[in-house]
Amino acid sequence: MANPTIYDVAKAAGVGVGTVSRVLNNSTRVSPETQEKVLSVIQELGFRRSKVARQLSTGVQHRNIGAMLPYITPPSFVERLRGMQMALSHQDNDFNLILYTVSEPDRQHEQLLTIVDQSTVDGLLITTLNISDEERDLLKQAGIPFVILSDVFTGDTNGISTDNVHGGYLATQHLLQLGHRRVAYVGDELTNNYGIPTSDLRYKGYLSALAEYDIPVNADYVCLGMHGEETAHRLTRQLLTLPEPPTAIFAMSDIQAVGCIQAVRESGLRVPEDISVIGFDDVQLSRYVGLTTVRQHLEQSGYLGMQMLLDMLMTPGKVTPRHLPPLELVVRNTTQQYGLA
Amino acid sequence: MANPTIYDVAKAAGVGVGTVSRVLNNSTRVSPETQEKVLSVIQELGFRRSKVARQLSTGVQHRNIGAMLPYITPPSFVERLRGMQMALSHQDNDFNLILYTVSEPDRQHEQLLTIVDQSTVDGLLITTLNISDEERDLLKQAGIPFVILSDVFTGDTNGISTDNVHGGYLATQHLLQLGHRRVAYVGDELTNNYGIPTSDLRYKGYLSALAEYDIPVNADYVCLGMHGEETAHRLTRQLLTLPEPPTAIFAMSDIQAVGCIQAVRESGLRVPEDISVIGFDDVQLSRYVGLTTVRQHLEQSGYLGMQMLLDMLMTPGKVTPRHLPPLELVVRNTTQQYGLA
DNA sequence: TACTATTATGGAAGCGGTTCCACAGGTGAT
DNA sequence: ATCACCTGTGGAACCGCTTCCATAATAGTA
Repeated sequence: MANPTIYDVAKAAGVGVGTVSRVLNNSTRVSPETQEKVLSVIQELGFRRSKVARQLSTGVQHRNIGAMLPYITPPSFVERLRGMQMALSHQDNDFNLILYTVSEPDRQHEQLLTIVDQSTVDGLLITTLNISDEERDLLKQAGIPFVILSDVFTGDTNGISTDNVHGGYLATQHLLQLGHRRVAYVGDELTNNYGIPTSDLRYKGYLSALAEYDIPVNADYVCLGMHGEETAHRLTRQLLTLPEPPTAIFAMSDIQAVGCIQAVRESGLRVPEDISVIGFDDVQLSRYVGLTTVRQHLEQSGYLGMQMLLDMLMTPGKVTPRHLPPLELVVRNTTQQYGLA
Repeated sequence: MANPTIYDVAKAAGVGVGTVSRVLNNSTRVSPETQEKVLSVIQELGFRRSKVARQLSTGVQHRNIGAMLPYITPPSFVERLRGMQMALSHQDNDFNLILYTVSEPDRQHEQLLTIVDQSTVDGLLITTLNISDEERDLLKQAGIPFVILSDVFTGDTNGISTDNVHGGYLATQHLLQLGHRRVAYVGDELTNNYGIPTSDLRYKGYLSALAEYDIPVNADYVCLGMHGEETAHRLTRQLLTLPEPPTAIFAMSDIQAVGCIQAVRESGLRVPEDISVIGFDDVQLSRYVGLTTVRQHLEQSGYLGMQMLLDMLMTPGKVTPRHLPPLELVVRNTTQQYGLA
């Protein structure tokens, strides 16, 4: 039998459905023999009670919040996730947090459709993913409130965004203020697979800082590749072989910055004495390694996003907008005045 | 009205439930006027259709897997989580992954009860939490298969465990082999709040290695405190003020090892020239900072655990046991021969 | 012995949707 | 005028469980 129900069990055991249900909830007064028999039939038929039917009939309220992220590899997503989790546990209404990792950009739409179709979640938190107008409408239609944690300022009232251009500017300006003039940019392809323009935005900030200091852009100093430490490592090695290598590097993420630092050290140079390196994000790791970086309050963005979503779920229509603290330069030990060494 | 149903909507709109349902599924042939009216009533009543009722009647299979973890702060949990996620996405049956963070040890039992009561999940992955026999029975009774990723070898067939004693031995032995004789242990309280004896076990390994080399245990060299980088930092400072400070430190986790290294460097000493430091776990961070450590294949343990659970869910009764590769010493740049500097 | 509690059990009703079937009313072809 | 065929709609049946009520059988009490 495909999926036996309690009726099947009841029939096979020669008892009524009520009795089977009582056995299942190992509740009041069922005679030992009956219980025995029912249990054995359950075993035999491989019966498993339906979660939904049970929930419907008991009337449990059982709300799910979905968190969609591109992938959980980079620490920045983990930090946001942690923030979400915290916000959730601070209000102790029991929402479940369901994790959706969009492993491939192409599947994003499909995943979203499934979520809506099967009405899996009551609310959705979308992190750093491009979401089309069509998809927005889909969610609205289905009555699923959502909050977007974005890398671009979207003007959405239901969103929290980071000003990446400004962040890129801050990082670069810091290096320029220290007297560096040969400043490289190491980042992702300007628009990656997911259509997330984070690198592009931070790069724009880099450009505007250079412009402010009247420094022409040197194409050799702009190194793009896949996200990750290894790529950054490789790109940095290339930078160092230039006839006139940079004296400072702005890496668009802390992870990449770490890759840069390793490459610099491996080639016998010192950080920050010979080359300054600044990252972006301020993930946990950065504190550990003493990396100078731009803090974007990742954990807090997850926290606030979740709070907004909870608002929307608890009292539909009313959302208190939340704001992230401004980006912040965090100076540690990987940048230093030019020419000091 | 507390929770309006489609019947309420139907009555208020003066139509039949079928029509309301059709509107909700914006489906075939409903006259524009009717649709309009129904939608406005829905709006007015604040109607939201029940997820469960819908699922029951459409018969969607909608399976959830829960992952219970102590907290998501330490990277080691994140790595396991990533492994789980990967295993899940490799088989594309659509299971949802629900995250349960046990924020306080006391609440663990309560959370487990809720999960069982509300039959939220179809399977459970329990990471590094002590689970009582009573709780095991509870899950068995409820027919919820579970897999335990444990720090202790439990003999469970449905578990994956790490041999922490051996790991502690490996780490310490490595330092001893390098000629160190004054070797400190920096770790958590031997049994922490959650009743997880990880520190205790690794400490036992430490002891057995010392015994093998006939080195008496120096109580001053055993420093315990709360998990985390800061505590390790503080403990290490204390170690360095000893009349005869250690020449090598075994920190029970990579995070703590990083704290140790910072403290050493801040006090003007070098790692590994003056003091060797070895960690435990081999989280991502460790590769970045070049930490010598004991690799315990965290990501893979999450991966294998999830595979086992999926086995149990797909074909009840049949579980292919999975085994973790043995613990592995990973030598990087934070340990060195004693006296070489 | 007659009457009341108590215990074990069967089964109908209900949870809130979806879907199928029946049917009314209108259209167009014969 | 008759018939076949759409279109829009109402409502019963159903999804698989829990729970309450009714009832039979047994035990306890005066």
